[in-house]
Amino acid sequence: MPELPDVEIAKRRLEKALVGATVTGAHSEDKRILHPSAPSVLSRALVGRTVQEVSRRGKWLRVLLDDGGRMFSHLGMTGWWVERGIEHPKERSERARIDVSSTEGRSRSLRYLDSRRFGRLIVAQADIDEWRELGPDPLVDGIGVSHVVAALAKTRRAVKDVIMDQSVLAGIGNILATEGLWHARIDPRSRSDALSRADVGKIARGLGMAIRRELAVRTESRNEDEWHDVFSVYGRAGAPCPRCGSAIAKVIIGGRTTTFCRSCQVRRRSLKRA
DNA sequence: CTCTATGTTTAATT
DNA sequence: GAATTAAACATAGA
Repeated sequence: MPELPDVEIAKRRLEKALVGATVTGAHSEDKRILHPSAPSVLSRALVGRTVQEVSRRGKWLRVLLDDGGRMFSHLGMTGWWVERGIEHPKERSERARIDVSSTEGRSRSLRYLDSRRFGRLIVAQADIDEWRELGPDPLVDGIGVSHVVAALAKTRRAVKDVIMDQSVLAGIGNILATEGLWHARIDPRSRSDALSRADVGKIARGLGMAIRRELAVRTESRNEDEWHDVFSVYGRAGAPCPRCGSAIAKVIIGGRTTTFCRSCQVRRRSLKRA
């Protein structure tokens, strides 16, 4: 479930359930997800504390507690937070739970589900490196064209590879990068240092479009079963390009499957002249 | 059985 | 050093 729009939905859900509430129970036995903390650390850090704030940067979530402690959550590939009844039985993919009581005394139970267990739950007293080292978040900070131009100019890697670098832009994953570049009409294999400022402007708008579209799908339908993603090119190799009808091509960039349209996405290859 | 997967890290190689 | 590539992680679904 994890890319910026999914994590944003998770953030809103946690915010609604947790802010102002007091933690009555916290539990996880999954050493892999909690690493490097020991399982006991979760309840010791959370129980009795009141939640002050939930925030998101890129694909990371941060829950701030009233004593300055904090819990970071990364959803990995298949992580997801859901709210369940306090008595709801543990299901197979449940890796952690946090129970809270609101000021009106209402009990809520949040469950962290993660079948593949690539996600993380980290308890710390200060911001962790993974959080501090994130680049600007497209929703929180906006996409600064100058910043992206500078980042792209530093390397000759494929542009898609660079915009997925979390220290350049936080939250862009394989889907958003693929879709955003299609909107921008830029070939994902383009050499990053060959792009003009105008190209970067298009990419910024393309990514914004992809993010808004995904967010809308998740906001407008109440339950998750109704989410049906409509991608233009992601996962659609061989299908006709929705814009020009040519067959969607598939290549591997940075180890990730990448789809694009050879006829309407232009490839920048040589260094532009000043 | 095989192949693929929304992410990240680490080791090996060029 | 920079850059690229492959593998690894663990599980589900087609």
